[in-house]
Amino acid sequence: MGGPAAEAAELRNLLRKFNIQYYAGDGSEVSDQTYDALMNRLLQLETEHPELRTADSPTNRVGTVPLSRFGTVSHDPPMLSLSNVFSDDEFRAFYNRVAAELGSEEVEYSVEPKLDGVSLSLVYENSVLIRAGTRGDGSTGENVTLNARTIRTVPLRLNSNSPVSVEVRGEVFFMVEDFKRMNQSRDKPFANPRNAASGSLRQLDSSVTASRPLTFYAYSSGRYPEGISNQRELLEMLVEWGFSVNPGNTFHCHAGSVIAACRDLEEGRDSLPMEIDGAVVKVSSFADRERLGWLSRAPRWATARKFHAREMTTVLEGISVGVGRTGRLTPAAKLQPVKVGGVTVTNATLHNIQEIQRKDVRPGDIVIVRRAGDVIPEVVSSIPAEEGERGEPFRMPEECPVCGGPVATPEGEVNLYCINPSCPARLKRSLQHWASRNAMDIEGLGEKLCSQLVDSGMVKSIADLYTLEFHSLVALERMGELKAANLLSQLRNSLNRPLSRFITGLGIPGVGEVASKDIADRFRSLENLRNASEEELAGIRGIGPVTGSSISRFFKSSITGRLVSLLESAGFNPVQPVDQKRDVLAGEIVVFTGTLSMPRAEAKSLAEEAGAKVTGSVTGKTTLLVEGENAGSKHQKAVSLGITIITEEEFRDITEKGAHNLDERP
DNA sequence: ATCCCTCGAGTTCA
DNA sequence: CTCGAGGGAT
Repeated sequence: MGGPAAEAAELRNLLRKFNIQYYAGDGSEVSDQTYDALMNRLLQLETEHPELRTADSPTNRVGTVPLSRFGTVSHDPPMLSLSNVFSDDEFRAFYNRVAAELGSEEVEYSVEPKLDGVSLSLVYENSVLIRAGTRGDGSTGENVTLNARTIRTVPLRLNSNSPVSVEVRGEVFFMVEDFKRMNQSRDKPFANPRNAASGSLRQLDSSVTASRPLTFYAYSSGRYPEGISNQRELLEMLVEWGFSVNPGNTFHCHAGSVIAACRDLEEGRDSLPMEIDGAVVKVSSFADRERLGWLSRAPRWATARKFHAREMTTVLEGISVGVGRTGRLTPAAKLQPVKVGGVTVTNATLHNIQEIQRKDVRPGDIVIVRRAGDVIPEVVSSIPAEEGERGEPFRMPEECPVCGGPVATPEGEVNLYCINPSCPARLKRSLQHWASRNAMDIEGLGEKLCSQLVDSGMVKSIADLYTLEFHSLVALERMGELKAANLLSQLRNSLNRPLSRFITGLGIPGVGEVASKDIADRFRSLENLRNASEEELAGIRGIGPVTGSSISRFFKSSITGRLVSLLESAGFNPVQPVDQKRDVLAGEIVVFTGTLSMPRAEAKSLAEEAGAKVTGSVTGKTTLLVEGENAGSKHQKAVSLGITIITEEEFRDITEKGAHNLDERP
């Protein structure tokens, strides 16, 4: 029954198999991405369970065997790999070992972002580039001189008064922006920048390499140049010669400072212009390096502080199906817990059955899970396995997994819906939606309580919320008198919400916050809305025939129509007050980005009260970008479109004081 | 008929 | 945040 040992064994088998396939020729079934994810997981297992490490594990391999179609180059001294540390504790162990060996804590370290690209060795004789080679297995690599010469950041001649003979080492990679731009113009986009860099460097036709916007950053030399005694000086020398070096390199003298620098790099990795997968920590002084020496494959004076991998493999234990407010059945992957990007992932959405088929994932498969710059985990694909050894393809249930009722696919759609209007799952989500901040904004009525109310049978429709009684409420688990009284008063308050919020809360298909506001502004009262014809509805800006008929159906339908009557009996008579705009931001189309000090919803209503329209993404129509902390890609886009950008503070001033005029800004 | 923008709906974890 | 579809502009 599985266990880490069995998983490790299976991973090793797969890795070996793919390694062979890869080098056997072009028919490789499996992407580098898959290979990496498998390798990451094996590394993780071996780190967590050191007893599982074996001498023949693929994790021990230094590099890759050079392809014979290129000439070879030999590296002297060899391009060896680095030891890895996966935690601050492991780093401290490394640090203490160095300090003990050197008999001093006063050691300077360089901390360099570890670029996720391909290492390259450049040999210069009399200042002229004569040979370039990939790392290969460390001592022998592929001769890619012609290709390397096409990279703009590889100097063909060193900038030096006296002729220099030196071997410079560094990394070839893509800037993320360059990579994206290049991918856009390709039929078959590359999976990730590193695959692309590796592939681009190893083209037989160097004009192909020339067309790829590669970058080279130098970070070391084969032998140390004369008169240079530490990493700091070496980097300066490299720059003088005409190389680019990583602008993120820093120097530190204490363990804490190194650790903090690594942490800063990891936290900031999403906003860097290139992909990094760790930080390389090196003792700066060459004399100290010599004293520390080498282990079999790696120097003792440097280590790679690896960041959390963003792609991992794990086992898809099963696929569960949930039911949303609209009744839609959504499959979710149940995963064997795995750490990805620093958090433990156990669930990931699979969206719909098409998605499952497209990715061909089946229960029992080993799958790749990704957590990219965004937060939400995603199943990328399954690892190809022998057909006979796999489980059956997943099938959507033929009845609602919650209420057992019938399911159906509406015409022209692919998704399945539970069509039982009183399905408990649907009811729970409907209540939550009703109580949500954009709708009736009922504090204290969250997921948990909605569930309790439905399960206890106290609430069978939204209208039942308004007949709840104090004595029955306090009978619920974790419901004291105070909470019950608060809830009841919140519910009473909600009777006076404007019509727009009331409509939002109803959850009419296709009608959300924006449409609700437009409808409410047009009809002003529930009474008028109910009597509105489909044509009148479709006449509203932003509402077309589809949404119009959906609204009309909602009020005519016996079930949903009755809900509205029941709500009226409960005391609702919602109307839409006339907005009293202050108009400071009239006509502005505002987008928020970054972390704001107030909830998004609050910022949004502030802007709207000031007469602005708020949207989610920066487009040509956007007129104003409001930035909080850590603004991301929207900033770039706004700059390129020449959109006015203000800070959250400025935004507060404008909306609060009301007197500010945007045009007067410098 | 066709593009582009906007809106709605569903999503994870600490 | 991302996807897909509705709606409006062309």
